[in-house]
Amino acid sequence: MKPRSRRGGGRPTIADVAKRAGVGAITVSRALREPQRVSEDLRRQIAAVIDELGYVPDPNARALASVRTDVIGVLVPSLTNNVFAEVVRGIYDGLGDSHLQVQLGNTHYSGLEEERLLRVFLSQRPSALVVSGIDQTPTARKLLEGGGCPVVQIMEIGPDPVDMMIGFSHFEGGRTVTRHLVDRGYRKVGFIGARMDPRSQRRLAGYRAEMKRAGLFDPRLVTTTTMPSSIPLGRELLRDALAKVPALDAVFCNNDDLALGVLFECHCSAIEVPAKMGIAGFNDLDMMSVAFPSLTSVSTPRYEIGRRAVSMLRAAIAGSRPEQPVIDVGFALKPRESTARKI
Amino acid sequence: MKPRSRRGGGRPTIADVAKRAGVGAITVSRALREPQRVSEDLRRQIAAVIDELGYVPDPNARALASVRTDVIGVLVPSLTNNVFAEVVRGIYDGLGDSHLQVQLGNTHYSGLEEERLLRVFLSQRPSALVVSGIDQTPTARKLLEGGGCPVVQIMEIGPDPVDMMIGFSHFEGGRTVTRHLVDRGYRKVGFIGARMDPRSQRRLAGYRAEMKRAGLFDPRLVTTTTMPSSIPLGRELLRDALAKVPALDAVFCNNDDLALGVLFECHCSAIEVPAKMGIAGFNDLDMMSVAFPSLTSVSTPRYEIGRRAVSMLRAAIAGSRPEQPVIDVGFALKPRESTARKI
DNA sequence: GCAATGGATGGTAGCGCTACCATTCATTGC
DNA sequence: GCAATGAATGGTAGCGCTACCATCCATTGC
Repeated sequence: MKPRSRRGGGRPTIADVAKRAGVGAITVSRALREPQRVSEDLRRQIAAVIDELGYVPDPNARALASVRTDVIGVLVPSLTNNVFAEVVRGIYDGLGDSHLQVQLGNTHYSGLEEERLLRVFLSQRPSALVVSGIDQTPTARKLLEGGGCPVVQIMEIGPDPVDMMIGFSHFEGGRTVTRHLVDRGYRKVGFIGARMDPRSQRRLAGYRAEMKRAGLFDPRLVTTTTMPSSIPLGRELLRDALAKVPALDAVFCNNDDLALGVLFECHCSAIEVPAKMGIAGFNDLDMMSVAFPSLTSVSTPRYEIGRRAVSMLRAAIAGSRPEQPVIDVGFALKPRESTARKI
Repeated sequence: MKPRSRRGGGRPTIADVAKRAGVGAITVSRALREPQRVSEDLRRQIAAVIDELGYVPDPNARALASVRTDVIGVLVPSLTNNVFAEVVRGIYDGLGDSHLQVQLGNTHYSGLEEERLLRVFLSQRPSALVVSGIDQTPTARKLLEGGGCPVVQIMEIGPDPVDMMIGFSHFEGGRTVTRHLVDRGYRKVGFIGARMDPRSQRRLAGYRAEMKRAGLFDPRLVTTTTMPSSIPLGRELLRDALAKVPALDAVFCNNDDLALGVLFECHCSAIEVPAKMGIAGFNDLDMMSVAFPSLTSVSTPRYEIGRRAVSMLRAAIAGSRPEQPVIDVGFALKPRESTARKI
């Protein structure tokens, strides 16, 4: 007539461990969470019983009884996108031997979905949150500010952090690539962009600023779509761009997938790269350096962003505010054959 | 002197809602979970109060009080890998309007890590589990069998399912590609593989079987590494393969990234494709059809696997065992220019 | 020798929710 | 008219854990 058999599935509980070890439940709890507060004798003894019984603490009971869980919530706009896959990898590696768990959420580039997930995550009282970008909806921002846990916004930096930030300026990134193309003597430099999320928009803004500065801007040089980015789409968009501006002599692609598609389209249409067409991408995925010809891109420290975001959060959880809440990790232009036109 | 202020952060609870609505807590609980058991009047009234107070149920308390949570645990060996990214997308889409949550776990192709995550997941009493492949460790298998929830093994099919399975035969996939290459008149057909997880091994076994059948097998034609797959690695491995067997006239690449790397290496070394070198990949990522020349591959229904795995689980959660616990979704060879040698 | 100190340990009372078992009250059948 | 029925609702007692506040006891200082 054990009452436990009714629910709970009969797994051993902390009380079982305590009884068997001849100690109070709270001591077992402490042995698990703050070992230094329990004498070594007891600690060893408790460990043996835990092992013998196969006891696993129930995270739900733990969460209910405590103010915080060991979960850090991570919201990214996409998991299919290589860029965020790398960020997530950095995040996992950044956890190291901490007991933190990651809870991933995919917002699908939707502010509303981000709000929804934020509510779900916050209802679990996470230790910390990672969100992508700096364009949260006002509601989402309010949720973050009232969440009572450290927050890092990643990928971008801006003037008004919710809490902490780590990323780089996409505007400057776009500007740098564009300047590189102009410096190489390309004149009809197009912009090709897919998805056009806020970061893409800012890269486009950088492109526009630089083209205007050079006196080369023409709105017909810009070809964008809200469709998700892909290699096939790169081919299509180049065809579209050439249909509008046949004299096009270079393209800055919003990301590397598009750039590769553009390269294939050039191969297929026998457009010489870099002589007749300069190509530059963004992010510097590993394929860029091995493509033929190799493709110019902008290397962005995605993995590092993930890793450092977690270490900022771990520090914040431990109670130390960083003296520098906004970190610019920068980016690096990687000029390669695809823009190496003889001047 | 509210005791709640001590912990819990002062969020409204089900008791607050109940009091305000002038009903019992349990009725609020029912209104949320089994609306048809509460009269419409009360339901409406309760909904209004919930809205007014901004009440969000605490999933931890829910989990503690019930036998099961609404979480389905998903274990994949990699998130960076395009293939699993698509599966995960299918899984999310398969959820539809159910209230199920996904908890993702990344095993990094490690059986031990899979065991660890399985323990973490099971400690939360999930509604169902998705695991990748059919090569769980004996311990992992025991955990799955004793987990007391429906389980789907995805990506592969085999003779002895833990519960349900959906996937296809990688052995047959490897065999089919190899036969295609042999049929096109290639004779020194190499195999290039990275990572060499169990599924890659079975594709290799299919290759080997077919090459032996054709009387063409030579162990020196096989070039593998345990390093993770990537496009640059494809270039390297082709160089290695050519160093061993200069007469190599085709390669079956374990996956599409390698195939693309091989294509670039051919471009770079001016090896004509498909005349001097046939190239085939595996999975048919969207870049394959738009590469130049377009690349032969084997299309695998990754998205569909994710989607259908979830619908099998939803059915199982609802109590209906499928009459067909093992589903072979098959695959489809996509012959393209990279193997279109004139015979 | 004895109070003051501080580290180790334990008891109690929830955390917010739901399973289980009442209870209530209108409806039905005879 | 009255017991039997069943739908709607509520009360109580946990789920397994930890925060909070004792309590205990060895050590220290005078």
